[in-house]
Amino acid sequence: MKRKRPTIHEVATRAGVGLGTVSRVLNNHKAVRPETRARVLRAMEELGYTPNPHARRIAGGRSYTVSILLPFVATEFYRRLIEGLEGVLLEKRYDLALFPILSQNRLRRYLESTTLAYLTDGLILASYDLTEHFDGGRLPTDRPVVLVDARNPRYDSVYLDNSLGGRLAGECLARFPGAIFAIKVEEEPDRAFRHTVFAERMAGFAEALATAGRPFPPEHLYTTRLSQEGGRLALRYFLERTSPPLNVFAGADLVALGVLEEAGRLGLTVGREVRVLGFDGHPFAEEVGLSTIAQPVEAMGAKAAQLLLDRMQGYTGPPREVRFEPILIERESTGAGAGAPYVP
Amino acid sequence: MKRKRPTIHEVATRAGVGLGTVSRVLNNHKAVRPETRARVLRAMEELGYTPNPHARRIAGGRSYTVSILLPFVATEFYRRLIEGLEGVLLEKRYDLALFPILSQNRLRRYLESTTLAYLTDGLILASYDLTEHFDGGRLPTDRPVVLVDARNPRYDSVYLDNSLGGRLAGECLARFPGAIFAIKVEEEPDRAFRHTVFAERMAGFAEALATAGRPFPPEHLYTTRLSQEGGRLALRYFLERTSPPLNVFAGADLVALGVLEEAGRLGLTVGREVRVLGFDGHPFAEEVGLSTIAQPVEAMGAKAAQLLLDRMQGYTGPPREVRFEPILIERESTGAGAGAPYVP
DNA sequence: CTGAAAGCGCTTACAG
DNA sequence: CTGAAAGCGCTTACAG
Repeated sequence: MKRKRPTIHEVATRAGVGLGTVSRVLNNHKAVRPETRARVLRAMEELGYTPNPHARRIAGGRSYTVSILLPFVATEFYRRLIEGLEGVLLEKRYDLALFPILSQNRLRRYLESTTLAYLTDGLILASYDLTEHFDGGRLPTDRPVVLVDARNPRYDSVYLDNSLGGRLAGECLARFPGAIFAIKVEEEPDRAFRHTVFAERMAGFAEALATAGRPFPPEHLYTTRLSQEGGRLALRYFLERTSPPLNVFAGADLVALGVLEEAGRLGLTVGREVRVLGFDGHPFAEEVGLSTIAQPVEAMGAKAAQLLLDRMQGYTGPPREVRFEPILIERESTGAGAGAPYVP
Repeated sequence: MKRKRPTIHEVATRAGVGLGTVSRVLNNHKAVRPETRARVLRAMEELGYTPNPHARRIAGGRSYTVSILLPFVATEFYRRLIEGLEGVLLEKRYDLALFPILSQNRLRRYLESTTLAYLTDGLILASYDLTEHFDGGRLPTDRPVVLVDARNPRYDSVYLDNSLGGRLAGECLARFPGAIFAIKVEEEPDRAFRHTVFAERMAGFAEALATAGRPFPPEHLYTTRLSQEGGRLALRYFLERTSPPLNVFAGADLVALGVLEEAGRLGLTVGREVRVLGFDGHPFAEEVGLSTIAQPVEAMGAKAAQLLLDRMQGYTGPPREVRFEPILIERESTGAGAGAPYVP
């Protein structure tokens, strides 16, 4: 039934080489003659060999895994981020362990647990700068730490210039006739886990409108939790205050989707009567012709993984900050392109 | 800096016993004299010893971890479920590895990967019955599998009687004057990952209303994605069709929260003008006085873990089905209790 | 470039 | 109830 898995030993025998050599090809060591490597690889193939990660961990004295602490919210953003991280991590034979922060209790428990010490060669913090939860502003770990979608002067950080994104959004919508509205995504109620990206986007947006001399009164800002239905409510709210045409910066693609949905239900022509601009550049934005401020989430993830890998390999320079810039992508929802109106 | 961690060896020396004995107390083996155990425990304490899980895994020939595949949605339900699972798993020194199903591709990749084989002594599938994705209706693994919040005749299953829950909801609201409405939470668009709990709730609900002779026309049903804003939209929709008092079965506590929120904004008295009944019994429901059909999520998780543990310890009986029953909890939102109206 | 050996930190029969 | 030994499947210097 549960047939014993082949080990490095059998591979070595079959390939007619020593254990060490098999291990070397496993680890992409330079010092292996190409033909030897090929022979070993073939033996693995024939045997259906797959390395036992646990043995590797104990022999190597490392866990070969990186943990990521991320908010317990399931969005396309984190899907993409994880994709980007894993891309470079798996290549180096590192696993990625996900730790959604289910509650503050669990966070502490985890960070202070002995599990962490064994499970992790490095730590990635997504979106939250958790350092303020701990004495001295440092996480209770001696492993390298990298922040992504967040910033902290004490750690390597990879982040998007959300303020710039907001300005791009403002400059884009300022070109159009009609009133300008925006939807701000609410922060989490738990003050301990605050992140500021949405506020930064709005600040940049307001700044660009001010520069362009376009009015943006407080009642043109609608606040909602991150949901598609929030976008629907927002558009209704805006339409109580103005008549088409109007322009909406949705603050997040998911919310923008709701604006599109509601516009469709109300029979408004998207791109003309209602112009909608999202933020994120998620794949689904393209599918529905949504204009958006795109952020290179996968690239940010890859970069964060790279910085962490550096540290794990011994790099000890001062904290590095990598800033990514978003770009404006104009599609049908702001009147660009073939102009085919959005049909939900 | 990174001081070497103490091992079982040092513990043995300090306690003046053999390696095997230390291992035995670690594993709660019966065959250890209480005083010996105490001595070993004290040595561990003094040394700050914590076992190295990787060594354990390779020596024991098992991973001592259980994987859970769960939908990539972050809800209180899964938080509670995980809590319940971990409660019993950690006690047996098993870890729980989370695998949110980010995409169908990743699911396949994961299930067919060699990682799974090493990482997992058992598999828990939450909410999705993924068996139909695979040939022969069986997952490509020889490890024990348990479903929770889902059912499949081929595997142990732990589930809630959602239909009964719907009936309880119907019977509750049928007692009140005023029209009766319901909110159905939408299934995921991806047909491959369908689960039917919301449909079952609604079917039970409709059945109970029919039995009670209360009308429930199609236009009294509002469908939305799972979000608080969805509840807000639903209440607006209902109020376009009737005048208070009205009664709303929200299908999920989160959605019910939105109904309460919107009622508050509109100045309606919750519990009198608008009666609201949720489903789930999440902790936050109590905080806001929300009546609800409570499901024992933690207990379901614990039970699933227990079933899996049985299997991992060699139990080979036929698939078992464990059915849990929800209960009605009446609070202010349906007029029970002190009657203090809900204030958001 | 490659092999043989030592060692990683545990668990598990096997004797006593 | 307890100790000493073998072994889990790898990695990593160390020689050649």
